[in-house]
Amino acid sequence: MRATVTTASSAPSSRALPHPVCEEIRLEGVLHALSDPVRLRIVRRLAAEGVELSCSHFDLPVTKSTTTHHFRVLRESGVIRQTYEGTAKMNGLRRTDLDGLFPGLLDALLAAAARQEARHGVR
Amino acid sequence: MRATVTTASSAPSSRALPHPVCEEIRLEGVLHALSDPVRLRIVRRLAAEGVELSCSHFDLPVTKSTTTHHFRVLRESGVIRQTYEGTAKMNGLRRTDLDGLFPGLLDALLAAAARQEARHGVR
DNA sequence: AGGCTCGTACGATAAGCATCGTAATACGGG
DNA sequence: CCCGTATTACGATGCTTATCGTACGAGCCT
Repeated sequence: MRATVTTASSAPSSRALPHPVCEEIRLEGVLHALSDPVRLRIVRRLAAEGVELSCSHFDLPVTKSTTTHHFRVLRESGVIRQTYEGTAKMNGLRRTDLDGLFPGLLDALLAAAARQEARHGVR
Repeated sequence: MRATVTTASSAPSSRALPHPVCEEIRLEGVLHALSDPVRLRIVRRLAAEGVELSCSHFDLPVTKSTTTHHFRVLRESGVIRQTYEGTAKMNGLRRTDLDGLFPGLLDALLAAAARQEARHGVR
């Protein structure tokens, strides 16, 4: 017997994705999330595009399982927001929240990443 | 008062402390180093004091062994510079180097840390 | 309905890391 | 020359994490 998912007109799907509220976002967690090259790459791409992207739009050097893991770390640390949209899962940077919590931090991090890439070239 | 300074130019002792040069400092490494609460605390203290401090001037909730470990991580990631001065080991923030590599990043990180402490500390 | 695509859950594994205690080393002073 | 202080080195341990493969569930399309 399956759980009759009550009318649920607000949420398009029954799948719940827990996100930390702003007060729960920890700087250490954000830094740890961004200290992984794969995750930093994801965040840079999200920031560059400026829109929500589905997981499959990223060309990452890891398997799908690992990709799921990295997106979850980013979501649980408060860096991105994930929402289901049909079969796709959309990912958006929590820019407003992060800027409110740590003004200027995200921009400084993105600028630093861009600078490092410019210095070392794309490898 | 400097007493019995050893031979001025070369290393004062056989103890070598390898530091990364600027080009070797990686953003991911810096973020990883600062994602540990103990290390973030060390860096904040160094930034606040603005001068070099010996390891024993820090009151950290870990043993000496662990303290040594954290200082080494900070040094190897390029965040601090360590030099021997007699029996003491002095630690200084590599502010100039970091500002040159990633302008604004260190200040943004320190501001973010201060903001988080203000939020969670004084009510 | 049946298949297709996207993403998840669940193990499993191997590496990394924060932590500690103890023994050892370097340096300065009596 | 020995002693005390400051710090490291080494070895151990338990936890976290990055990675994978495979099997499963959820929604779209014909």
